[in-house]
Amino acid sequence: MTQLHTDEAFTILTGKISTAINRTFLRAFAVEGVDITTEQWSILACLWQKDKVTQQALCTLTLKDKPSMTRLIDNLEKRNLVTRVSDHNDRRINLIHLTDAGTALQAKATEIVQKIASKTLNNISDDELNVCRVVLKKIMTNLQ
Amino acid sequence: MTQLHTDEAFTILTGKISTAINRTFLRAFAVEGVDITTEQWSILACLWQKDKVTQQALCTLTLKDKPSMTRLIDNLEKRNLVTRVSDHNDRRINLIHLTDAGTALQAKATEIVQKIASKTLNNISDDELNVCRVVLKKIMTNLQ
DNA sequence: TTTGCGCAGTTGTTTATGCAACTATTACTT
DNA sequence: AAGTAATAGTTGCATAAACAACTGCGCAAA
Repeated sequence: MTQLHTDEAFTILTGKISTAINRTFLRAFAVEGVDITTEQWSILACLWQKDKVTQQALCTLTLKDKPSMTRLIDNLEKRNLVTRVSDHNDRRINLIHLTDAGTALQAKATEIVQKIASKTLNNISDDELNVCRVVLKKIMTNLQ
Repeated sequence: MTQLHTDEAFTILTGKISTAINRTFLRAFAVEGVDITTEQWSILACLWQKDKVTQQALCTLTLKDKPSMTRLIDNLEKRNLVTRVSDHNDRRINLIHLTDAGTALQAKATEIVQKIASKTLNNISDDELNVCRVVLKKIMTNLQ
């Protein structure tokens, strides 16, 4: 079994990268006048693909727990980007609907994300990236 | 420039992996009766390598900002794992000292971390891991 | 020497995660 | 039908990150 070197322990395992990515996202959104966080964007990105889904569905898609989702939806509602709509057939369920403002955000946010992605992946070949993607997927599987 | 696929946007860029790793660490530490978080461990790991350093030095090593460090040290002090010692030559400076309890934690925590690392990196070859490490370092550089 | 700049660290506010415990509603089971 | 289990979502508490604004101390230039 491969032993971790120190640099791996501090780059892969402690989440420096995701913190750095989060910071980059936050700043880029702020600079462009888009007042959302990385996490809020990840929820909106799900809804832009498929709207009017349950909070539980969003939990599964984003691997977050229910309390986290409750609060993320709270914050998205505060910003008037989504609304909770109670399901008529099953009153336990909230369906999360994009508002017009939430829908309108897609183009600009996607553009910003693509710009960050380009900067982030600069100087990395497709082959390298593919290997990295495979490794990260294996890690996700190993962690579940 | 490589365009991001959706799975990349949600695995690499949103930090699912680091969240999952964090969760795994927390649970493993809790199961073994070690009452620290992943972030607290990352500070202790620095101190196990070199003790009695400034908060600013720890910020640089862990890429955290000063307020984050203040609170992390607060929490480590609460658990009696480190103490703040004011420098005699420059009273602006706190030197962070490991307590006996903080020092004693190294063996067990390191063992747990190695166990998680082994599980996490299962089925991943050295070659794959090396490519991944290079990519992640490039990403860190691109983000700075 | 005093003014002002810079550095080390702290505090406040908002957002987010983890876990446990809770309510409300629906489905199962006997 | 009654009671129990499962599901959807919420709330409470501790930890952590980002940024701005702040205190306190050291140092250097006028």
